[in-house]
Amino acid sequence: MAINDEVAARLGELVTLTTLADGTKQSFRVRAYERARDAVRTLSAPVADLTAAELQQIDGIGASTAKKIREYLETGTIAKLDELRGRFPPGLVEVMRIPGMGPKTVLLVRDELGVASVDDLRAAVAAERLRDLPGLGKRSEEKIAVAIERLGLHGKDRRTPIIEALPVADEIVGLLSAQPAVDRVESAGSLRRFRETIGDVDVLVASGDPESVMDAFGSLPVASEVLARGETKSAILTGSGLQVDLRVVAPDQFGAALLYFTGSKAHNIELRQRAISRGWILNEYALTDEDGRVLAAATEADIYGELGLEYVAPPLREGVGEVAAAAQGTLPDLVQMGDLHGDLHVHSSWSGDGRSSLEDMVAAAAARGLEYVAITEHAEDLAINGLSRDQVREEREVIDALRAAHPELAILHGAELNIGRDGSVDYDEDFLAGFDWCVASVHSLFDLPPEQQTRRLIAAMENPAVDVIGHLTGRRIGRRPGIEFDVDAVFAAASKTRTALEINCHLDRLDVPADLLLRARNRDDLTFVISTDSHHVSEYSHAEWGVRHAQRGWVDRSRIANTMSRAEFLAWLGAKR
DNA sequence: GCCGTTTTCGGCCCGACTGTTTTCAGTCG
Repeated sequence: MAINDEVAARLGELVTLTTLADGTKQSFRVRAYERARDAVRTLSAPVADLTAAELQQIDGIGASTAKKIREYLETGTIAKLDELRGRFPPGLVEVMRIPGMGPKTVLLVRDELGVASVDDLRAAVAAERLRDLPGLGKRSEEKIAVAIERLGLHGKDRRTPIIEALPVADEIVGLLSAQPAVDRVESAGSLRRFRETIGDVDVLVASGDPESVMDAFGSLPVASEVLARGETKSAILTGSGLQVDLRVVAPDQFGAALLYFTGSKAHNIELRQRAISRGWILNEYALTDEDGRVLAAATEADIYGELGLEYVAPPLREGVGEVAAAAQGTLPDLVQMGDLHGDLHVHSSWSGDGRSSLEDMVAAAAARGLEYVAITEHAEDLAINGLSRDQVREEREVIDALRAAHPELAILHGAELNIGRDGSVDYDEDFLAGFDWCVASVHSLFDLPPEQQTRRLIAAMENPAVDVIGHLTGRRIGRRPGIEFDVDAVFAAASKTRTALEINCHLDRLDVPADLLLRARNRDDLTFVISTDSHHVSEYSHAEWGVRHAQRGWVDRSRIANTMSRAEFLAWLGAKR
């Protein structure tokens, strides 16, 4: 939501500037602002609706930050922020983006060399003036020089879309698992939490021979450069500029290490605080008691159990209330792959961009054990890919024949309609009535003002033929932002019109986005469907991504329509239509 | 700056790697 993102951005500025003011990221004030920023970012209500007292009720926001938020909402500015901006101008803040340039070093080069921008620093490096500063040397100067030239290409704040990072991680995991010294290997970090973008790839290995694992890691074909190499920890850069961190632990410590390396940082801190409150210590090696005895280490489940918590699935580990929920036994009932009994958004080569035949798509659905599938070709308004009315009638006859050949599968003849500027869709009312299931999606006009997008989406949902809105925002992760609209109004309309919201499984969509799913986490009045939007038989397996994304959004199984059995689903659809 | 089934004051997660040190500071996750 726009206003929450805006406030979170101001709090994020306070994080950066306070890091400089305090000289460390570890300062309690910095961490407090970080918590407040994350709390606002994941808030389910618009922050503008809350009084200072209500803001203080939010975990991580105290009197001081609540006051600053109200100050910003009422005056458009925060005095404290303005003061810090005056002390640390944007050019200097930019210097902190360079890997290796932390607050201490930034202030050192400012005070000693008058550096106030990245350009200044580049010049100072060229003049070899850094090497004589206390704590720095020739080697540091060279590393900073390299880092400056890489800035923008892969600075420490660059994030990689999951669709790019996942194959790299899979390749590395595959190659390492073939190493004889490797007992076990798994990717961790934000990739395991299934974040939409990844900072770097984290890989964890269990081995009794760390040195040979490090050797193998450094000489992987994807490694274009070794950034760091220690006894248990190394980092490489791939040719595409993605950083991969490797950690090696003993096999009996794998659970503790996986927990630590998966994060998030906020989740880890909460777990470690919980350990401390019992007089224990949790680190990446084990959970130990006051006498140093190991209470749990081998598996994550053991550690959660010892801490009195339900197991928390990785996609939930963001420090947004999951630890408290795990303590109270109120974690969401998460959907699993085995729960999905149908796929309600599937194309075949009848659509211009479909790549498998209708017959193959149907056979593949049956082979996967699906109980129902909706064939939803593009509709006529999508000029290149859409079907004319004659083609729709023609395909319907083919589908009728396929039904006879696949009695185990309920085949719905559907369509993916295009939502026009005013919310209208393809075809007329009578023709639409011939479909069993209609997805309606935005495929155009992504830049309309939010009020128009809101009206457009609501108008489409009010159309009785529309069963579900496809890929709600239309975003392509890392490539195209989604459309902007009034989320609460759209959710309310979805509830009122009983229109489902699709969770699109494609890795560059994952749409509805997780932050919007989180905003809806207490809305039992909304129905979702997890759909692959397959254009090829191989894409049914993308359901796994949608499941993990739904988990990340705290969407419980009961709110997902395609967890219903065939009979339940058809009854539900009949009652709805 | 936040927070309280030990606390409204006094704590706040924990450890690895690098480069510069000769026992540690800075950075990172």
